[in-house]
Amino acid sequence: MKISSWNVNSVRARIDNVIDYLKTDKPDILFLQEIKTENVNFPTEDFKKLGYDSYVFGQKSYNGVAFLTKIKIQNIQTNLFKDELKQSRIIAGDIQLKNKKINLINIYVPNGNPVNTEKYTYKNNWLTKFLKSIKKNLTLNKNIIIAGDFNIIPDEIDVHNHEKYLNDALFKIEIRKFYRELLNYGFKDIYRFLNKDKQEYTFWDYMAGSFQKNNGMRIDHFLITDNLIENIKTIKINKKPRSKPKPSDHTPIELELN
DNA sequence: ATGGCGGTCATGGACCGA
Repeated sequence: MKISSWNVNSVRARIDNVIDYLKTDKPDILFLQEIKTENVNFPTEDFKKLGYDSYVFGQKSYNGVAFLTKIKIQNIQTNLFKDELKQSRIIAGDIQLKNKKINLINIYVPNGNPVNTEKYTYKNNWLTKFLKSIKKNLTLNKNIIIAGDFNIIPDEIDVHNHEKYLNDALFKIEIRKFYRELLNYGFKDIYRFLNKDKQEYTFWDYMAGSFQKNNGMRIDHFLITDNLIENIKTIKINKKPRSKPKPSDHTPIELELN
C-alpha cells in the first residue's frame, strides 16, 4: 500500500498536476494540505473518475486538508482539539492493514512567522494541543501515522542554509522541541530513520530559482509509531511534481507499507 | 531584500505562505 502526502498550494489551481500525479504514481491514499477551498468547491468528481473517494475539511482561501483514497477510511475526525482560530488544519481516520488498525492523521501545522507576533503564539498553542491529543490517541491505538506539512525543519541537515533560520518559526529550538517530543512518544521520522545522512528537501520557494539551485527545506514528514516499522517498505521524496509547469512549492513524500 | 513569486478574493491591492 502506498500513502503519499502533498501540500498542493490550492487544489483547484493545481488540479492538472494532482490528476497527473494520481495517474502516474497511483497512491492508494493521498494526504492533501493547503487545498484553499471550501468543501462545496472541492473537485470531488474529478477524483471520483480516477477511483478516489474524497474526505475534505476545507476552508475558504486558506488552509484546508483532505484525504483522497482508494480504500475505506473510517471514523473521519476533524475535531481532535479546539483550534483557537477555527482553521482547517487536521483530518484523521482509521484504515485496516491486515491485522492492524492504523490511525491516519493528516496535518497542516501553522507557519508561525513572523516570530514575536500572534502568528507565532498560535503555532505554539496549536502544537501544544496537538501533542496532547496525540498522547491521548496513543492510549487508544499504538498504530499511528502522522503525515503532512509540519512547518518544522527537524535539523541543520534539513535546510540548505541553516544559519539563516535560527530565529525562524520553522527552525527555532522551541519549535523543534515539539518535534523531538513526538519522537520521544515513540514515533520515527521514517525518512530520517531510513536515510541517516541524505540531504533532500520537500519544499522550495518560488523565488530566485530556488528549485534549480536546490535551496530548499525538508518540512513535510511521515511520523510512524515504532509498532509499524516492520510494515515499512520504502519512503521516498518524489521531486518530479515540483519540476513540472505551474507546480506547488512543495513536492510529495511517499510511504510504501506491506 | 519590509522583497522576491504565486494563490485567493466583496477584482483591488491586501493578505497569506515558508
